[in-house]
Order: sequence, then C-alpha cells, then structure tokens
Amino acid sequence: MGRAPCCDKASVKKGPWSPEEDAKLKAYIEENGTGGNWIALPQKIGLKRCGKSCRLRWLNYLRPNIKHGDFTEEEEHIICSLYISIGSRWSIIAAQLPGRTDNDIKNYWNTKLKKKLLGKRAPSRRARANQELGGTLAAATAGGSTAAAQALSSSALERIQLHMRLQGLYSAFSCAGISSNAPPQWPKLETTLLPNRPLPGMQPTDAIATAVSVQHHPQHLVGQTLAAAAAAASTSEVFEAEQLHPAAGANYIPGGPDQRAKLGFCSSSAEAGLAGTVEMSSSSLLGGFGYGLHDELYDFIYSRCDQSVGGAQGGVVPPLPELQCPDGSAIIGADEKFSAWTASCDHGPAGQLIQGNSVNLQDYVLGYDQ
DNA sequence: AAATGCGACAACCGCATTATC
DNA sequence: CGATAATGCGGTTGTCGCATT
Repeated sequence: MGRAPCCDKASVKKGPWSPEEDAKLKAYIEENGTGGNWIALPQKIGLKRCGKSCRLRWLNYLRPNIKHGDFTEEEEHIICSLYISIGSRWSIIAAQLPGRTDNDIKNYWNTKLKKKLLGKRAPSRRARANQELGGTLAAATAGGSTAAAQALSSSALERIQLHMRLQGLYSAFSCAGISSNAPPQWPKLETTLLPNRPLPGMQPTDAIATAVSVQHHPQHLVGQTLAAAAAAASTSEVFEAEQLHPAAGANYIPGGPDQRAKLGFCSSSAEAGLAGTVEMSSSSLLGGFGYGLHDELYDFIYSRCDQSVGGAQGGVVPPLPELQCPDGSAIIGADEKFSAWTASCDHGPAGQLIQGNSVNLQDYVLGYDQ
C-alpha cells in the first residue's frame, strides 16, 4: 500500500500563484506565522492549495529579504566551490548565500553556471562528447571495474570535469606566472586518498565515510557560517566528534582513519597553521549509506590504479586515467596535458575567475554579514 | 508572419528524515 | 518502540517568453 497523499489532489489548485493568493498567504503568515502546520494552513485561510505548495511559495518568494536573479561573482564562487566539495546539496549551499533559496541556486546552476564552467557546446556535440567521455571512462577500466566506471553518475562526471577544468586553468595560470602574489580565490581540490581502502564491491554500510574538510583562518567567520549550515544539515555528529577529538583537527574523520578518504578544498599553504576546522561527513551529506560521489570517485580511480599502478602510495593522488577530450582533439592523462588542452579551449568568463588555488570564503561571508 | 527551438524559472513530485502519538 | 503524519530536500517537469529559422 502506497503512501497517503498529503492533500486531496482533485480539490487542490496547481500551477502559478495569483497575486491574490500570494497576498492572502503573506498576510496570514506575517500576522500569525505558519502555526507549525503547513498542511492545515491553506484550509485556515481559504486557499485551494496544497500545504507543501504554500510552504514552497513562502520560502522561495514571499518571505522577506529574498533576492532573485543577478548572482554576483562572489556568489558564483561560493556555489562552485561548494558544489565541487559537497555536490548538489542546494540547501546547504543556499545557507551560505543569505537571501538566496535552494531552488534559485539550483536553477541558476543548471541553466547558467554549469554551462559557463563546463563549457557550452552545441547539444549534439555535447551529447556526443558526454557519450564519448563515458565510453572512454568505461574503456579505461576494461578488465577491471568497468561497472564501477559505468555506474559513475552524471553528477560525478560533471564534478570531475569541473574539477579538472578548474585545475587545468589553475595550472595554466601558474605556468604563465600570473597572479603569483594574488590572493587565492579558487579551490584546489585536495584529494588525500588513504591506504587500506576497502575494495569496491563491499557493502554500502561499510563504505568509507568521506569528509569534506574546510580549513580556515582563525579570525575568519567562514567557519562559523559553515558550522551553522552544517549544523542545519544535521551533521552534528561530526561537530560533536570534533569537540571530542580537538587534537585531531582536520585529520579527524569519524569511523577510523584507515578507512577514510578525504576530498575537499583548503586554503592556501601560506595560511598554514590553521586553527579551526569544519568537517562535513558525506555519510550525512552525500547520502543515507555514506556512499556518495566521493566514494564513486574513489572507486573509479582506485579500480584503475589498483591494477595499473598498484594503488595509492603514501597519500599521493594517482593520475587520473587517460581521457579523450570531449572534442576528440587529444588524449589526456596527466594534469599538464589537460591543462594544455583547457588552455586552448574557450573558457568564457570562468577563465577570468581562476586566479589561485584556494578559496577565500571568509571574504564573501564577511561581505554578506555586513 | 508563423513555426520551431531554446533558455529561464516556477512549481510539482516523490523520497528521506524527523516529529509526534 | 512502531506507526503515522509533517516537513525538508533534490530531481524533474511545465510553462512562458525570446531568438532564430
């Protein structure tokens, strides 16, 4: 037997909200609040709407201080950085951008930012490229974990591409001697793959809990903000753990160090001596089983490396498998090859944004706190 | 001028989680 | 402690307007 519907579909109005409906809902909530019961609210005020619909309308459009459109460059930075590190956890990302809703950010990412950063191509070419990339990834693991590569979600591929693109761009700028003294602004995705990682195929519940580690400068507020966001995302387990293991700092990942992978971004090496750490466990952030994108990446990388280069040694990130550029122009493997390729591509505005190897979240946070 | 394609965005749907009884 | 209801969240769809053919 299926789940009971939250409302009577037949008697509920759907589609765009009228100004009258908006006014009714807004007036009631401003005066009385939601009353802690969205389901009953529409009946109270005579709206033929589902409670969920009312909630969505209020949260996304009617509540005070909502901003729409015109995302700033700083906001784009934050969205990209967080997307790389935690994926499509839009509510958490939205928590970093006051006035923005998860729906807004999601739409902005899907319609603009993704294309901007991953490169906009004609649909047919793009579709072909994705197909080729997927096929190449699968082929790269032939004889090994082909299934693991094939199982790599489109979101994972997207983030691999974004990561590679950003790193490629960074390398290109570094090689050119640009911005050597400029403040770091973009994340360098730091992947620390620890040894003794269980092999793919084990039960999800045994899978490694991946942690996103955001290290920050002591006086910066980003930690507080991230902490608030993470707390809101029910990651209190990690924070409690950190309090219990203060000495462990950034290296503490619940569940045992020998079965952990860490994938995230950190501030520049010039900011070494970091005092605070915020960790978000992928077991809560990336899915119920703690088996999410990072694990997919790990599976993919290691299913290849275990055979070809003997796996990771000493926490060194193995090179990504050889890939064919989406336009078919080159076979790429090592970062420098990809850098050369990306440098030759049309990066659009994103290219102007890449200047360093880290992200200065505190600047944005301070700005929005004003 | 009409048809078609495409991008942007609002809204819906279903699942997961949390709260309550 | 289990069942049920309410809420939160992310993916997907529908619709509208603009651009192109």
